[in-house]
Amino acid sequence: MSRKNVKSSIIKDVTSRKASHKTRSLGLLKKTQEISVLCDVDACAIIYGEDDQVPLAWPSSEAEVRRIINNYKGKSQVGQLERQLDQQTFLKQTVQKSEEKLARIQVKNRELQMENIITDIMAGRSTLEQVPFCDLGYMIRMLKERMKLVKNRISNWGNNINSNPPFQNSSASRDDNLKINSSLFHGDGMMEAITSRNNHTSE
Amino acid sequence: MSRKNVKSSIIKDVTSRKASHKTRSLGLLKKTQEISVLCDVDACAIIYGEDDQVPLAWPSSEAEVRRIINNYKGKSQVGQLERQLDQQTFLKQTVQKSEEKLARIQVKNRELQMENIITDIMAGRSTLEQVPFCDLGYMIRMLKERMKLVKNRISNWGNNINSNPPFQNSSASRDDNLKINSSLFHGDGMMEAITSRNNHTSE
DNA sequence: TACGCTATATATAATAT
DNA sequence: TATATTATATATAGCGT
Repeated sequence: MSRKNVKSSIIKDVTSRKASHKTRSLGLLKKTQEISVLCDVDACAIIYGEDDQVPLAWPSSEAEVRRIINNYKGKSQVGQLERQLDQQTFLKQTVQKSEEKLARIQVKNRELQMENIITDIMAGRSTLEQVPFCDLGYMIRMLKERMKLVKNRISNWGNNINSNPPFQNSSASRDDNLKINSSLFHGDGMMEAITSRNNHTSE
Repeated sequence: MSRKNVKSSIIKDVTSRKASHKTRSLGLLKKTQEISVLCDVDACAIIYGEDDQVPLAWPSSEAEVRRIINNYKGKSQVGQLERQLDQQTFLKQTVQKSEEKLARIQVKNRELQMENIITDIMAGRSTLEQVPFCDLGYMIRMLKERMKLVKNRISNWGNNINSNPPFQNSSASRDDNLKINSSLFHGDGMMEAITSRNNHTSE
């Protein structure tokens, strides 16, 4: 159960190399996501496998990857600034805007889906087996974060006996622990994408 | 000298954020290099700063980044389509597809939001007063549909005495009534928006 | 602002199942 | 071969200089 150090050259053993590739790929994508979220910047990573037809990449939306890459190419080329607003450029901008919005909404959508799925699982309406494999990683991370929050709350309660207990029948306190993402979702500009329909739907 | 955990949203403090960005950028580039060397695969990462003209990237040679990126685009279906169609036609189609997809996802997003809100209200975590006025119409219709389904279930039960009663303590059956939309949501192609890493955005 | 230090969180190689 | 479980290496937040 030890762990050697040293990282200088190709791992010769094929099995180990593949295992390492898998683990590190996930780690790298996670790190990419993290820096992007924490520091609020564009970031992307592309990782090939020895045989994979399609490489792993983050962001998972290819449109988003293309947006970032194009930005990179644009910024790293000399004298690209004098583009004129001809038809093509206009269309490109439209594409980009659409894709940006799409990517943002996809992320929100994904979070909402996870929220619902987790709620269902907790209520026994669904089981983990029904969660698409590709979503498990993301979901597990969400759950781990929640566990942390719950644990923090419990330990804080131990240290600070005056405050409310971490769990009680009052829904307010408990739900702060379990539904943190939900409150985030419902709070801010979540409704932005939808409100265009209101005029027609009012009854 | 402690170190907080939690990595879920933007670091608000500007100084910390920049520090984190710097450290993590180096870390990410290092990880990128490592996986590339250890596992003998192509990999690249591009990280922007809030203001940087030229983003950080690995490999450091821009030509190499280009090579890897082009390879990525070449392997993707979108990249192949891009070559077949002339630029403008492609862009127009992309705009249209993006917007169609956007619209579809917005609808789904809305449904998911309503789902969450209704769940919260039923669980006493929220009240109707907190629902944005403009959403009430939509929500009322959703609820009416559920009522219909519940009523159907009740009358069917009357006609067909052998089947299960419409309400009982077994959570499975009861939840079928109350969470019909949920099961619809989670069932079919809900995840399509996310799996695009594998099959690309084309449908 | 940038750099160094240290405690802690995280990633991951080795191993077991 | 895949997945789970450690033990350890590595990354990095918070703080001081």
